[in-house]
Amino acid sequence: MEKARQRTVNRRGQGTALRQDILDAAARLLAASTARGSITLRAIARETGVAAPSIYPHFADRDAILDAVVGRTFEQLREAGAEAAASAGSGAGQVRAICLAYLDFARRYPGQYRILFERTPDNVSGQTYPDGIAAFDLLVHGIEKCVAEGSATGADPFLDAQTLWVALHGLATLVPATPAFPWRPAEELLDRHLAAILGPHPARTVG
Amino acid sequence: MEKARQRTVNRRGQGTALRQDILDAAARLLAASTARGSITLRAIARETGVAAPSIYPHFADRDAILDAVVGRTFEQLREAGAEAAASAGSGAGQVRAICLAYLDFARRYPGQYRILFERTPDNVSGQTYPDGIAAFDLLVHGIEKCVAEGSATGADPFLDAQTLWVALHGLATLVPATPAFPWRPAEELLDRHLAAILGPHPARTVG
DNA sequence: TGTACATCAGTGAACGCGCGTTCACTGATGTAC
DNA sequence: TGTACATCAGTGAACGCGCGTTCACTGATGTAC
Repeated sequence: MEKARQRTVNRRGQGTALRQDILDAAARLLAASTARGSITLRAIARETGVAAPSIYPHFADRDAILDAVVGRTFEQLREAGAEAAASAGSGAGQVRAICLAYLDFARRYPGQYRILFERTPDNVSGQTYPDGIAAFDLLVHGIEKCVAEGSATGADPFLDAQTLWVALHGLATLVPATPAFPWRPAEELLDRHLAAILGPHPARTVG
Repeated sequence: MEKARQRTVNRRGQGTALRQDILDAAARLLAASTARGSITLRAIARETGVAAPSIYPHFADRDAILDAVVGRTFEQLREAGAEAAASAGSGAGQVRAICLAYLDFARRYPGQYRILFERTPDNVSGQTYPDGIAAFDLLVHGIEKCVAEGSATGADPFLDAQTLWVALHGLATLVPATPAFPWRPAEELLDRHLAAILGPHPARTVG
């Protein structure tokens, strides 16, 4: 029996504080999760340091917790990409920085990254595409910048960005899933994909 | 309560027939599975038309069933790739045919494809890489053939094949996971990746 | 300043469920004599 | 050919477990007067 976390009851009016604690706990569990089914409502409650029914004033059901975590994670992924892009100079440097940030995020938070694409948000079907995938726009803009600078030939940045995203997702998921396979370094594979889109000169020295 | 399948008891000496029935049932469940947790031992037994304990003479535990399904699926994937390659002429045509067969397999059997990379087979760590990933060798050989024919410049077919596999896996998993996203046709994205490896002329008209 | 009361955060016990696994068994099928 | 018996495929009932969710509740905190 694992020791429950210590937690003091919130002051009146601080009800929403528990909501954040719950999301933090779920994120902690995801970060530690090798096992797949471990993100149960009861496990989240335990990790939060609270009785299971205490979840319900804050989330309608178990699924609502995971939806919230997914939303938050997409947001964090976008932020990571935006920061990376901001600290790089040229378009090619930005694109490469975004890609590295993406891979780094997936490597550091494999559990969080995994659930991003596990649950299909049906409620989102009305939009062009989910807000959460706004990180994708960073790629498009970076590639457009390359085109403007003449460092990319691409006539279709949207297609280029899709091509790149597919490769990133493949790298982020296939490589850790096949630990016995003699993979080349992720960076080397990434540069192959970047070269395919931005031209034959990898952006290593840029940015 | 779902109606159990009809099944007649096997003759003596036909004990292994049930083993196959169990694997078939598991595959059927995977094919129909949108829900993730549905591949339980009891569900497999129900689908097989047999009482749950009847599984145990044939498989040590639930995990052993899934391991067997994974092994079988890798085998099928390899066969699909080999057939596709056999019916294509040039090296470039073969590589493209293998890729299309891969994507087709993932599209037709999403449940089976998914579990291929969900469970990390620790018992396999001794090998260079799992037998199951022998399908990968088809790609390597196809690319080597391209090089021999002069239709590819690649100095490193093994790296090229890795790059391609990453893209294939990305296509196979990311696209169906984001149904609201305005994806270009998978074939168009595939040809972008192929062009990056085999040169600027997509192999569409070849083989 | 004191006190009755409303409000709010969070709880403990209980529910029905399906799970993986075990156990002693049943009943049909083949075999020895 | 007949019959007793061993073997084998598969079963039914039961176990303990953790799950998601509900319900009536408790006890501390703030508020009205």
